[in-house]
Amino acid sequence: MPIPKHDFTNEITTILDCYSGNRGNEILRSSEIIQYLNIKTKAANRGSKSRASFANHYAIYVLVEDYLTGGFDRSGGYSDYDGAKFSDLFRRQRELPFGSKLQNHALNHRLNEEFKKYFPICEHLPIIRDAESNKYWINEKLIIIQLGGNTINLAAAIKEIIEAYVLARQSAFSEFMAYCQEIIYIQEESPEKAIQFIKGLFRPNVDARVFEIASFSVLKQYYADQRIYWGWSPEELIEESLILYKTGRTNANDGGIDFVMKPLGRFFQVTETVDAGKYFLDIDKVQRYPITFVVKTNESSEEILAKIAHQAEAKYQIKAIVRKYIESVEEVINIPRLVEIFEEVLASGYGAKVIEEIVLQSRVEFNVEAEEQDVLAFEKAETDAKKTT
DNA sequence: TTGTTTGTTCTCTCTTGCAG
DNA sequence: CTGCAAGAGAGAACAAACAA
Repeated sequence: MPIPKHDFTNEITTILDCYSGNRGNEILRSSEIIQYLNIKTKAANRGSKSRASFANHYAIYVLVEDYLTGGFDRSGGYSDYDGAKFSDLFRRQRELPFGSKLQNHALNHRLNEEFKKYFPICEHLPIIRDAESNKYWINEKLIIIQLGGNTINLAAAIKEIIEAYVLARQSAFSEFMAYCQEIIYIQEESPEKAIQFIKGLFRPNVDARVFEIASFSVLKQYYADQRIYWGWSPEELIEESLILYKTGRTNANDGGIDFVMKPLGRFFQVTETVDAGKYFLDIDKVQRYPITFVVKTNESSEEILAKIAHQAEAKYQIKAIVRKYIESVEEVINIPRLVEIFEEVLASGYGAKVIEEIVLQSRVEFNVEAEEQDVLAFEKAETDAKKTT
């Protein structure tokens, strides 16, 4: 079977080299479990939106870790070991980065099934399980290989490969987060740099979720500065500022409404392309309730509206329907408008709040574990305490 | 597009521990 | 001993992203 090469393959062979005296490539060719990991690490350097398939990695990881903790790679005797307890493995999986919501499936079923699919002729399966006692073992036959007369135990290397994979998956995200943190401080001294940073997020080719987070953060501050007066009678008016709410994670909310504004009840939809079909689909969903579109484009709102009208005409012919649709578009906010709004927000001195909001929303969006947030909060409290003393 | 893979939630059964 | 709650372990179903 030809071995697929991708960005992460080199990392794998480099790690194997360290454990085998530069025989990483040979190991990759001869070990099914390493080949399996190679197949499953394709997403290493893909965007945060791609699927990392941590479940199966972690199933291997927790068993290998248990194996190493028991010292079986050095002392042997694994065949006498009475196995790892499911609950311990399960708990450990969930402690690992991105693992907080993992289920039992990889350990019980899916890893072995998938392995079988990739290596139908291999006589071993990675996970051995005793359904009677509910104990689990890693299949030692797969992690000990013979190479030119030498016996090599891959357990430690496998652990390191999975750790490297996790690190690769985390880095793209943490860089963005770290940059956000940094920019909070930068903007106090140099608002110009902060403006550049935010403007950098308002590009047509920026990640859709980053764009959504950035536009939400800017719009939220923008509207927060606007007040309206309303009430049940002209004498009793309540003064309230406009509050923008995010209705969910981008991922979990595909095709839904992205932001809602209180108390005006405006709906905001963030879209990537000027695709009338998508607009009409969304408009259909809410019975032509007016929607404000935030579009990731530099085209002017007139151009966008003209396009929508044109496409609607092609689709419906009847002028009255087309007009109804166009009337349902409350406002179109494009990139230049977002930049303008941002500059107004900056002028009112709320730039830092925008960036803080971006950091906060990113955390939620990209699933940073609660523990990590606790650590950050703890560190912040610590540094704050130092400042005051 | 379509079917497949992977991540998540829901729900069911069986076991265990505990209070009364 | 009974009844209840919580935990373990499993499968079904669904949703989002990927591959072809």
